[in-house]
Formats: sequence, structure tokens, C-alpha cells
Amino acid sequence: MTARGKDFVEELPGRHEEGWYAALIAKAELADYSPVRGCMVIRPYGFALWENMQALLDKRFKATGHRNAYFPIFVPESLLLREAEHVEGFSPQVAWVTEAGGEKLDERLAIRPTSEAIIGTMYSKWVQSWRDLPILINQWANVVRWEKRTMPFLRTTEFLWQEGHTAHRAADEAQEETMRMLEVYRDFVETELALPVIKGRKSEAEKFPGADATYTIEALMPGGRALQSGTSHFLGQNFARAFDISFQDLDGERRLAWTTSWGLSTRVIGATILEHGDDGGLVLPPRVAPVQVAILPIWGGKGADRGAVRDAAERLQRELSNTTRVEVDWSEEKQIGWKHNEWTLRGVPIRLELGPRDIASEQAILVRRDDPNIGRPEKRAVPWTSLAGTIGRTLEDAQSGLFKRALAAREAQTRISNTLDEFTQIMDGPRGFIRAHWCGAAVCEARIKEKTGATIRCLPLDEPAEEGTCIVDGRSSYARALFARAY
RNA sequence: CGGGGUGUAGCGCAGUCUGGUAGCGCGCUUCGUUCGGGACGAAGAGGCCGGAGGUUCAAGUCCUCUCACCCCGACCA
Repeated sequence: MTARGKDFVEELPGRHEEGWYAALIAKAELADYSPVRGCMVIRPYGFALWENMQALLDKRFKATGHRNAYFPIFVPESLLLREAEHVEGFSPQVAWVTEAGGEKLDERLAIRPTSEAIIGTMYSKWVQSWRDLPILINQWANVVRWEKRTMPFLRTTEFLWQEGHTAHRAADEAQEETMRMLEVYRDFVETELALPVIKGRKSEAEKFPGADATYTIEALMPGGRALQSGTSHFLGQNFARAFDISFQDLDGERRLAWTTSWGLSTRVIGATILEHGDDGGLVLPPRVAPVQVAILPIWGGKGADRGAVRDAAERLQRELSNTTRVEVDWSEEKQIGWKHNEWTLRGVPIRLELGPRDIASEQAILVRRDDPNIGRPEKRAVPWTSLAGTIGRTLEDAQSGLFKRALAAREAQTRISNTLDEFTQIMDGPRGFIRAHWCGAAVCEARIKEKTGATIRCLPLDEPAEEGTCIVDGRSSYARALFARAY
């Protein structure tokens, strides 16, 4: 690496250094801090990433029979108070509107921290007969939760997400829906974001306020901390009871509906950045990258034929744009080294260099962002005629490569522990996932959290049955729980 | 909300102890030379020193109060 190249890398803290994440978000222009505490501005490049994620997820929602709708951002206090556990869980985080139109409001309005209350109220009006069920609705929205400590994308006061809310005639149907959407999340996050996750059920202490059961997909970030990346809740009849979502069944009996809710937020953008990024900056999974291929024209020195380079770049852009998201860096002032670093920082999966020498031999130089050798990656000459095919295969290869790399990293950071002492040592050191026996008692869970900072991320669904004893009190356990410090 | 830290040009910082004309690097503008991994020269533009009050002939610097952000904890998608 040249001295200059090194200077560039030094501008960005190393992958495992303090400040890497925040500096990267700023430099790659994903987001910026706003004048509002804890709220960030998602900049066009970051928003394009979110739009790609939305499109891929929304397609899955539609394919599983859901439709989109939109509900108000304000929730009257009386509605929020209907479900006891729900209020208790969310009230410390709620922002209230108490005054509007120059007058104090008779009833204050919550800015939604989640929409079960307002949606449940509407479902109550819409459901009369068993024929009205199921209701399968999703909304893309913003919500506000007054967090004490914020971090771009991972935890912000206002964030964007989607929340699905469904109502069903029977418990098993709602339970199936809960699991179906959990699987949709797993598939989305693993396939599109290349983030390996573990599906599981939350413990009583960690479940959604008001739910009978909460299911989650948990990812492990490079720092050895877990990130809850999506949740699906089986709400039982709790909300149906609170909001009177009832219907007359086939047999003439009046019954309460069974409901579910599930959400995934812009937090996954943070997960994608953390998981795949490196010393050079962002590394975006090709399937969601706003720009998949960056064409970097090399204009050549004085007397070089810039027109020929321009024509070739235009031609390649036109051809490739049928199958990929291509952008040409048309700037003529910046030098090629600058451009390389810029597009590296932005995580674009493939860069194509196109200079006078390449024009002569009708080829382009292809460089992969996922090449671990950031400063001087492998450069491959590809003839124009086979470029589209090569790029298609390379993008797929990069996508699966990112997933495999992340999976291997997670496996390397997943440990089995049979004693609390050993558990504590791991949490004081490398952290990561720990699979340990737990008797199911909340006090034992709390004890582990107090001693190590780790919480039960989930009780993995595919965890094999295994007789063991709780690492805290020694009582019997029949499967290992998954522990980690959380983001 | 506790504990620690930082606010000075777009960004990164020095100057504050010991009060006396606002500095440096990068970036930006213009011109010229360069151009296959962050080029070079010349000339420029850009500041209510986070905010409010106070002390003083004089405040970036001292005092009081505030606000914001960052890091570490407790709370959380």
C-alpha cells in the first residue's frame, strides 16, 4: 500500500477500533446527526439501502398474503392504557403530545412506540363475523421510543420499521402466522443481507409487553455482542380482549380473535454495516447495495482520447444497467486513487476500471469489494463481451461469500459453557454467544445478567434436547439457552 | 438517569493553566501543470471560539448557569 493509501485508511479508525462505526456512517454519507437528540437524518445513500431492503421484504409480505395500510401516528392515552402489561412495558419510553393548536389537549396523545393499540381499536370495528378473519395487514411507519442512549441505526429515538398486525379465528392459525413471519425474517436477513441469525423464543423476562410469546432472530456482531434483528409476537387473546376484537363463530358463539404482530426496523442497516464492514469502510451485500457496479473511467494523461473512454463507459453502463445497478464516476478532477478509495468506502461490490489501455483491448478491470486485501486487491481483466455474465456470477458469489464469512465468524464466537465461572470469564473476555443450561427460573436469568451483563437472547428453536443442570442453581434443564451481551 | 469527556472555519485539532488584534492541517474556490491506487504550485474565500449572564479597560481564555454531542453503566427494536 502506498503512503497515500495508508493515509486514507488512517482517516477511518480500524474495524475493531473505537469510533469506526460512527466515522463510517458519516464518511459513507449513510446518515447524519440532527438537531434533535437521538434522531438521525438518513441520507440518500442510506435511504437507498433501506428502500432496497423494503422492496425485498415487502415482496415477501405480499407473497404471504399481507396487504399494506397506514394507521395514525398518535395514540390516545386511553387506548394505550387498555392492555396492562403493554402500558407498563412501554410507558417509560413514550413521548406525549399534550398541547396542540395553541390549546392544552383534553386527552394527551402518545406518539406511537408501536401500533397494537390503535390497530387493535380499528380491528375491533372491522371484525364482526368469522368471515372477516383473518386480517393480514402490514404498515411501513416511523415510531418513537425515548431511549436513554442512542446509536445511529442501532438505536435511535425515532426509527423506521414495518409492523405487521394480524387477527385470526383460531389460536393455531395465529401461532402459525407468528412462525411464518419469523421465517420470512430469517430468510430475508440471511438471503438479502447475508446475516446469519438464530431463530428462537424469548424468555418471559425478554418478551414483548403484552405478548403470550415472542420469537426473535438474533445475529452476532463482530464485537461479540448480539443484535435482535426482528421479532414476531404471538399475542394470544390479550389484545383482542383489551380492544374487543370479537366475532361470531360458525356455531353462533361469540369469540375473541387471536392476534399477532411482527416488526423489523432500520436497525438491520446497522447490523449490515457492523457485520460486513472492514478497515476500508462499508462492504454491502450485492442484493441490497444501492450501487452494485461502479464504473471508474481512467481518463489518461494529456493528449489521451477522453471521448473514447467516455463512449466506452456509457456503452458499458447501458448494457449492464439491464441487469444491475450501475453508476459511472464521471468526475474528471479526482484521481483514480481517490475514486478507488471513495467507492471502497461506500461498499460497492464491484468496481470496473476503464482506461485507454482497456479500450484498446476491449476489456475492463474488475475489482471485488469483498477482496480481503483492501489496499491492493486482485485485479482481473474481463472482456466486454463476457462482462455482464461475469458480473452476475461475481455478485452472487460475493453475496454467498459474505454470508459464509459471517457464519464462520459466528461459529467461532459461539461457545458452550457449563459453569457460571467459565461463563463469566467468557463474557469478560471475547464475549460472543454462549450456549448454557438454564432451569427456566427468572431469578437465575437475572443472576446471570447481574453477574455477566449477558441476557438470554433466545431459546433456539432448533436446539437439540439435552439433559443438563442450570448453571446458576443446578436444577434440571432440558435444552441449552443462547446467551450474549446485547446491543 | 448515574460516572467520565468534548464543544474554536465544512472536517480534524492547537490556543484556555498565566486575559491583550483568531491559528494549523485537510477540504473548498480560481488558474496552471498533473492523471492506471487519495498529485503539485500560486492566489483566494471562509469564525458572534455551543448559548446566556457575570468579573475586567480588555474574555476563546476567569466565574455562574445552561444546551448539545461522545465514551462507560442501568433501560430498550
